[in-house]
Amino acid sequence: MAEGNVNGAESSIPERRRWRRNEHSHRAILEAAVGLLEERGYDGVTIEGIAERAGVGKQTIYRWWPSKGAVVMEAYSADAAERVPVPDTGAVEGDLIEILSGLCGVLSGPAGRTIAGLIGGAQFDPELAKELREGLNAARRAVFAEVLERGLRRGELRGGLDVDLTIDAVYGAVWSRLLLGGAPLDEDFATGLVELTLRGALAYRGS
Amino acid sequence: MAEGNVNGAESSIPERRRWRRNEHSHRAILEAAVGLLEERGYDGVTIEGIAERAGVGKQTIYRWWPSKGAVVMEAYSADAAERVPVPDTGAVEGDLIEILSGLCGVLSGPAGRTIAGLIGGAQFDPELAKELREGLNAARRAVFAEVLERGLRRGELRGGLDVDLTIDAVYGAVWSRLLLGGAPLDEDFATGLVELTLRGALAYRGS
Amino acid sequence: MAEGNVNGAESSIPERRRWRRNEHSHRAILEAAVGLLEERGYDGVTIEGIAERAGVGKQTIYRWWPSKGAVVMEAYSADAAERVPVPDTGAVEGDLIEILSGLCGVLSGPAGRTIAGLIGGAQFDPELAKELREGLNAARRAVFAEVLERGLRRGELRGGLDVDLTIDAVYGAVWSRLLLGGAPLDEDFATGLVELTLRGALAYRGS
Amino acid sequence: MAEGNVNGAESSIPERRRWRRNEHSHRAILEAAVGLLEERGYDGVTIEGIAERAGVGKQTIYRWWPSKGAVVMEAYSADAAERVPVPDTGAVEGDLIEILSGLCGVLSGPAGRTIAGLIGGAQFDPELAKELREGLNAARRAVFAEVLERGLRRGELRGGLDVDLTIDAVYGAVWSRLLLGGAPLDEDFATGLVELTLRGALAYRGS
DNA sequence: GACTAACCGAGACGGTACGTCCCGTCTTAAG
DNA sequence: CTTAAGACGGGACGTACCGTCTCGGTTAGTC
Repeated sequence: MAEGNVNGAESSIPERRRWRRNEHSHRAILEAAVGLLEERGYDGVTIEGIAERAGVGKQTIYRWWPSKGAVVMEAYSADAAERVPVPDTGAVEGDLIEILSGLCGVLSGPAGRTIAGLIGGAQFDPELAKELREGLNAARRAVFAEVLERGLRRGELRGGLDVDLTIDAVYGAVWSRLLLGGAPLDEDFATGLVELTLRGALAYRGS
Repeated sequence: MAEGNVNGAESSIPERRRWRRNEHSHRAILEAAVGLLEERGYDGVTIEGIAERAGVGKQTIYRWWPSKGAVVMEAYSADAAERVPVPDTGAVEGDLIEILSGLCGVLSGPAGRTIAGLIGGAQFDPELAKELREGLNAARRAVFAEVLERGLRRGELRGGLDVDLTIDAVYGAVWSRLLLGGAPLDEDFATGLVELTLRGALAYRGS
Repeated sequence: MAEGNVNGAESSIPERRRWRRNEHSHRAILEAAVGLLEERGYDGVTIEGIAERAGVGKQTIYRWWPSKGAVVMEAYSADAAERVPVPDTGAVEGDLIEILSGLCGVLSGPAGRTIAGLIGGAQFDPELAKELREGLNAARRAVFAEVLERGLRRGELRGGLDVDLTIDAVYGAVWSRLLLGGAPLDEDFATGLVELTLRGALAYRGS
Repeated sequence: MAEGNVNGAESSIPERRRWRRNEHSHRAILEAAVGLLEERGYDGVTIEGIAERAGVGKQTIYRWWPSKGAVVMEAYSADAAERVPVPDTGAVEGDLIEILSGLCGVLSGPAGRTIAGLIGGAQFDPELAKELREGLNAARRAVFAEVLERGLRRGELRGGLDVDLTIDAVYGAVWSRLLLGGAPLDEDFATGLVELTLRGALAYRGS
């Protein structure tokens, strides 16, 4: 009886999700996670805390996520809606500044500590590290890559440019300030960083 | 180092430093911390573990350090002896490549995960974050800054260059790969990153 | 017994007793407590010791008992099975001597120090004091009271006798010797004490 | 008090008093102990607490007393001055009531819990037990014994009366109520107990 | 009057136990 | 078969005191 429910209806609409996941609990868990994240920071979030606040059994969390990091990741991504629009100002410089300004603005707010916490936690949780790399980070990098490639196609950027490396240099500077402190993530930082990356540090050779 | 308060000013106010710290225990604790760090990684290190391995009461640790991060930090700095020589090849490019190659070499080894762990832990431990910023990080940045300033004095680098920002871009790329994964920290990375930073990403304008 | 809250009011609010206590652990804890009690005496018993010997987490003990005293108390009562038969020799004097002899016999053995420890501990642990008063002590006193009341009914004892006070005088002498030392708790003590209590200390008035 | 060994014999053998005990510290320790005893009860007293409050090194306490119990004992005895006058009303009954009333009065106050704590602590501290038996308790019993013996000499009490046993019965009832709770230590208790002890519980045989 | 114990305050030390928090797994009863 | 609830064994936390052990800095009694 338990699994004797194979019927024509299901096969006709194949992909009939038979995991009967309770969507209400699912949502409650993510909301609880976001709430705790904001109130207490990443390491103030605990599975027990989420379960209690969501009115859910711990097992229900363990059933669907492998670790606290994974819950938080999903909660945070869902929350942030994670729409990163690709700007198009016509020039690489403007596009990059736009991207960076937006990112710096976000990271200067409360989201900054949350993301720092996620990256911090990822150092001890390979699962979370993977999610982070393939989720948030990949999305951001993709946008950046698109802008750079547009620049290459247009001939604005020199051929043979290592796109990945360029992204590392720009985003790396952001993560560096976010994770290790130092000067603030402001507008000057964004424009200065783009200028440095595009023009380089050497004294101008031509005029 | 942190308490280098031996000076004439203090002796005028008698202030009788009653230190009496047991140097044997001190050393044993740091050694235990390093050992555990290597065997189990940063978050496998516990105060209890250190105390047991060092043959020391937990209170003795809590008496002298505010957190696990602080112990690990001191242990690690002391262990690494932390001598970062300032290279001098005559040109900024060579100097920077030398610095970066060395750093990448270190971070590709077991020290990589340890430092990643320290930075990760620092996201949840302001004390550790401070130590990290003012210890390891400051030392590294100072070396970098010296090379850049030499370049500025020689006229190799363009005037008005934001030294801090430049360091962020270069080291940031390193931390980014260390913490978030991605392409390896190899020789190509080092040379490519230096070239990008110096010459920029734009297509050459002049000759 | 302690939670004898079975009443009609509660059943109207279904209140679903969700008990689910692990009886195996429960038993293991009590057995461990008794074992440690015998081996090391009351103040050699620790929660950690019990937990370890019982193969149980400390929290499992804290979940069900408020203090070490409560565990020991339950362990000891359960162990002693605590059946105190009411003797009936036909005369108050004989009954009392029988009760006292039995008690003295028990208290002269290892149980003596254990009970002394329990009473000692009860001075610093109101919870234990309550358990002690309402458990062991009340049971003993009840037996004594029954014998005395039989004597009153038979007319052996003078009317208006304060039963509580009489019990205090007799048992008090026992506790006094147990707790403060002094002469041994032997047969002579038992018979002498009963005689004193029944006949008094005054020179006989009638013949 | 304990070392009141000033005698001629010792001075003839010079006995080199190399004592040099700091009387100020001595007093400060005892006062601190009494203070803590009143504020926090016997088991709220700690050696560290006494040392701190007295402004004294812990070693100074350990140098002169073997245990916390011993300090508290001395502090308490010194404090209570421990003068127990032997009453003389002309009749045993009156004398005993006077003794008991006084004792009950004291034990109903804050001294009650303190003494209960001392007796409690003595169950785990043989040193304290000895002090208690030979100090406070012996003094009290001596007074009682004197009254009883006067009664025996006068013929008020029956010959062959076991004095020790009688004291146990009376004081035992007091300790019993103090340590195990039950009815209060009031005037009725004192008079009732004396009457019971003197006249016994049996129905009167002669007129 | 200088020397030399012992005593003193302070408090570091190796330990033991505390009571709490969470982990990730397991069990129960209801739907 | 999933869920809410939460008990379970376990590990670590940070704290409180234990009794012992140095430290320098006073004394006090003897040379």
